[in-house]
Amino acid sequence: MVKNKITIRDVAKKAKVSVASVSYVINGVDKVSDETKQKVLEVIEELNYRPDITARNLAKQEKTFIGILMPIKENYKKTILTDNPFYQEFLSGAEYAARKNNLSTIIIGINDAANYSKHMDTGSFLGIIVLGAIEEEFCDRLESLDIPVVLVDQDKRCNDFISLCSDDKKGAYDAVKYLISKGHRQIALLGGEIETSSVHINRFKGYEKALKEENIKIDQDIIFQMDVTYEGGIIAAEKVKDNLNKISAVFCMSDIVAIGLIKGLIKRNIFVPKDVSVIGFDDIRHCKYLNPELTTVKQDIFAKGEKAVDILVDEYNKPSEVKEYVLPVELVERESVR
Amino acid sequence: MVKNKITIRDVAKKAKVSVASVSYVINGVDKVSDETKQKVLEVIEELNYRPDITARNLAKQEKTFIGILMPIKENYKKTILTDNPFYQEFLSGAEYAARKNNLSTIIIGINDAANYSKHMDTGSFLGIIVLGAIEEEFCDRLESLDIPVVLVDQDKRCNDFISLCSDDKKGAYDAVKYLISKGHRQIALLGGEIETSSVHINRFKGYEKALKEENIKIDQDIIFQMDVTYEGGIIAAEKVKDNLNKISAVFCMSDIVAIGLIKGLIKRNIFVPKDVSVIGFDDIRHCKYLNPELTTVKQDIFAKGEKAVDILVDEYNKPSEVKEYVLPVELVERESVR
DNA sequence: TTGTACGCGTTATCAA
DNA sequence: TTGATAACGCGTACAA
Repeated sequence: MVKNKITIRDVAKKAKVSVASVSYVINGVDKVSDETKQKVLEVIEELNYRPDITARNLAKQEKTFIGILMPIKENYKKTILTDNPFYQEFLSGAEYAARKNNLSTIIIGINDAANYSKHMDTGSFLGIIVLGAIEEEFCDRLESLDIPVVLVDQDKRCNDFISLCSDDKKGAYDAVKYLISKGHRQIALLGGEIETSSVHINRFKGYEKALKEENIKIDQDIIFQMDVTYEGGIIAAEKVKDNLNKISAVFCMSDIVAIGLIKGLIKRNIFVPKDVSVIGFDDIRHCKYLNPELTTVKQDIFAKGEKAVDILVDEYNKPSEVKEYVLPVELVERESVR
Repeated sequence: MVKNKITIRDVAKKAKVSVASVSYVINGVDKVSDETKQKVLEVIEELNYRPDITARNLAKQEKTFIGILMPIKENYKKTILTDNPFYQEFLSGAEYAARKNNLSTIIIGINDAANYSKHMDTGSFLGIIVLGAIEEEFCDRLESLDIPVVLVDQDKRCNDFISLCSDDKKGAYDAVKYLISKGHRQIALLGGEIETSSVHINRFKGYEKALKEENIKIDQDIIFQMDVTYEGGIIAAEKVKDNLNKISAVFCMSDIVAIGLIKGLIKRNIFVPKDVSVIGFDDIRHCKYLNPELTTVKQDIFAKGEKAVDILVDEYNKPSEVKEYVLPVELVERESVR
C-alpha cells in the first residue's frame, strides 16, 4: 500500500502550469483559460490524481464533520447502537441532514478519554451531537472545544450546550389520558430509573399529571423501574403478573421495553390487549412488526436526527438565542390498548 | 463562533519554549526536561489549547478513518440504515472494531458522485467498507483510491477488492434441510430479486440444492421475489395465501421479510407455525421480539462488522493473498417452524 | 497566470 | 541531554 502519492505539484509540473492553476481547475474557479484547463484535466486523468481532503481541510479551514458521540457502557463492548432501534433511526436522519449540508457523519463511541481525544480534540468538526448520558469529564472537554454541541434527550448542562428533546411530558400525559378515556384506572408505569434521565423524569411527570387530573392516586407498587431494554421488559412482565389485580393497563416509557413486556406477558399466558393494555413511547419501526401492533406515542425519530444536524449548522452560521428545542409528539392508536 | 484559534505556537510563546518542545510534550516524546514539561502543560491548560487533528493528520500522514459507504436509493431520502436492522448491527460491530484500532467511522451516504468526491477522494481513510450494491462508476473511483476496499455481501468485482460474506449457500441449504427434516415438502421461497445480488443467488442455490437432494421439484409458482423489506413481506403474504394448498413452509431469504410475511399472514388469519412454518435468515435481534419467535439462520452480524474493519486494518499493514472471506452460519431453532 | 505565504503540527537536523 | 530552527505535508488564495 505504499504509493508515492501524487500531489498537485506533480500535476502542475507535468501539465507545465502552476499549482495555482491546477487548484483553480479543480475548484472550478474561473481564472484559467480553457486551454490550460483542458491540459490540466488531461494530466489529472492521466496521473489519476485525487486531492487530499486532509490538506484541503487544513487549507480551507472548513468544517466537514458532524460528530455523533455515543457513550459506551463501562466494560461493554458494543455501542449503544445495538441496544435500541431508536439510535438507528436517529442516525439515519442525522446522516441524511449532514449529507444535504455536504458534511460527513463521524460516529464516535466513547468509552475512555484517550479514544476521545484521539479523534476529536478540534479541527474539522462543525459540531457535535451527544446521544445518551455524558459524564462530567466529557462535558468539560466538550465545552472547551468551543463548537456547537447539541445534547439529545438530556438536560442542558453546560451553559452553551443546546438541548433537543421531544415533548415527553405531553406525550406521557396524552398516553395516560388516552388509557383513562378507554376506561382504565389502574395504570402501571414501566420505565427506566426515573432519576437518571430527564426523559424519564418528564415522562413520569406527564403520567403523574394525567392521573392527578382524574383523581387517581399513584400507587408505588405498580411503578416499575427497569433497564430500558427488551430484556428489561421481559423481567418487568413477572412483576406485572404479580400485581395483575391492580393493573389494567401499562404505560411504558419506551417502545423497546413495551415490546419486551408484551413478550414476557405472552410467555406467562397473559394477553395484550385482552388481559392488559400496553402503550409505548417512541414509535420505533418495530411497533408495526409486532402482533398486536403497539399503540404508542410517536416521536419522529428520523426528523429528530435531521433536526439535530440542522441546529448545528444554523448555530454555526449564526448563533441563536434559542438553546432548547422541543419536538412535538403524537399518539398513534394501534392494537395494544382496548 | 469565530475564535482566534490557539495554536501550538501560542503555547510555545507563552511558555517561552519552542514549538518542538510543546509538540514533544503533547506526544509524550521523552526529549524534554520535567521542568519544561510542567511549564508547557500548565500553559496548555491555561490557554485551553487543543491540537488540530486535521493539521496533525496532514503532518503525520496517518490514516484515521474507516469509511462506510452506503449507496442510497435514487430519490429516496433515507439511508439504507432505516430499511433493515441488519445495518444497525453491522455498524455497531464496525464502530467497535474501529475504536479498538484507534480509528473513527465515517458514514457516507452515497447518492451522487458530487457528494462522494467531496469527502473521500483520498487522505486519511485507511480503508472503505461498502454496504449494498454499488454502481460501476463508483467502483472505478473506489479502485483509483488505492486503498483497501471490502465489499460486504457482494460479488468481488474489481480486482483488488476484498469480499466479505456469510456462507449463504450453506445457510439456505441447512434451513431447507431442516424444514424437510420436520416433514415439509412444499417449501416456498421468499426473497429479493434473485439476480440482483450474490447473496440472493447463493441463498437460492442452497434452497435448490436441498430440494434436489430430496428429489423435490422446484415449483416456480411458490418462488416469490419481492423487496427485501418488511413491506415486501406483507405483500408476499397475499401470494402465499393464494398458493396455500401448495405451501407448508416458507424459507425467507431475510428475517425482515419473514417478519413482514408473518404479520401479513396473521392479518389474513393464517397462523405461524400452525398453518404454515416460516424460517428466516440473518438472526437480527427482532427475531426474538416476535411472537412466535422466528426460527432462522444466524449470521453474527456484529462480528461481521468487526471483521470488515479487521480485514481492512490487516490489509493495510500487510496485504494478504486472501481476497475472499466467508463467515460461518448456524441454524437457530425457535418457534416459527413445526 | 503564477509565485508563494499560509494553515498547523511533526520531526529531522543541528546547536548549546 | 535538552531544545531550537526549519523543512515538510498538500492545497488554497492573495499579490504581483
